[in-house]
Amino acid sequence: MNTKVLSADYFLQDVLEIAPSLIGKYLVVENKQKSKYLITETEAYRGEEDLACHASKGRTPRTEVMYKEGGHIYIYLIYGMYWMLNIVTGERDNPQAVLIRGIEGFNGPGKLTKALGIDKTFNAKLLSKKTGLWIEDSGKVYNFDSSKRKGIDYAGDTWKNKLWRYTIQ
DNA sequence: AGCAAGATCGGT
DNA sequence: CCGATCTTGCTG
Repeated sequence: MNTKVLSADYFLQDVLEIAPSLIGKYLVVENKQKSKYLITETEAYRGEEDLACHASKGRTPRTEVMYKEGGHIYIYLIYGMYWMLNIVTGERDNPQAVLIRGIEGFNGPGKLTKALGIDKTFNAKLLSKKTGLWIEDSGKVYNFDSSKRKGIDYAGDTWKNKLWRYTIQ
């Protein structure tokens, strides 16, 4: 298979470019062995003005990593049980991230992290082979659909209605 | 120090 | 629809 590791600077683009572009790319995890999973669902969270984005609270210990430059990993625990895997995007001091919501074989952001053994230890690290987590371009092009982001009813009409969830066709 | 809510999921 | 389960940020 003809794949190419995405360099960290790929993720310096805006999250609204990156989030849909990750559909059909590979999430690669290497512990003892290397596993590749096709990314099937993502969501964009964009800036302090986006009331669904954690950065809407400004800089806090938890959101600090979103202010780093694209290519960093943002992990947090939700409902006391599930680790959420996000990739920080955009320039430094421009808080954005893509939530990886689904991969082939595992639908749901909480299920995929559990299956891959991804937890808090990856937080604030860079996507890289050294970290053991990175993304590869499959070289193929996939069509995707856009829809409303899930689980953010608290964010208000403007933000909860953004079509920033991307799913593979 | 205490509290309410949460980018979820699986079972009723 | 509801509970599990615990971190986080806000309030006082």
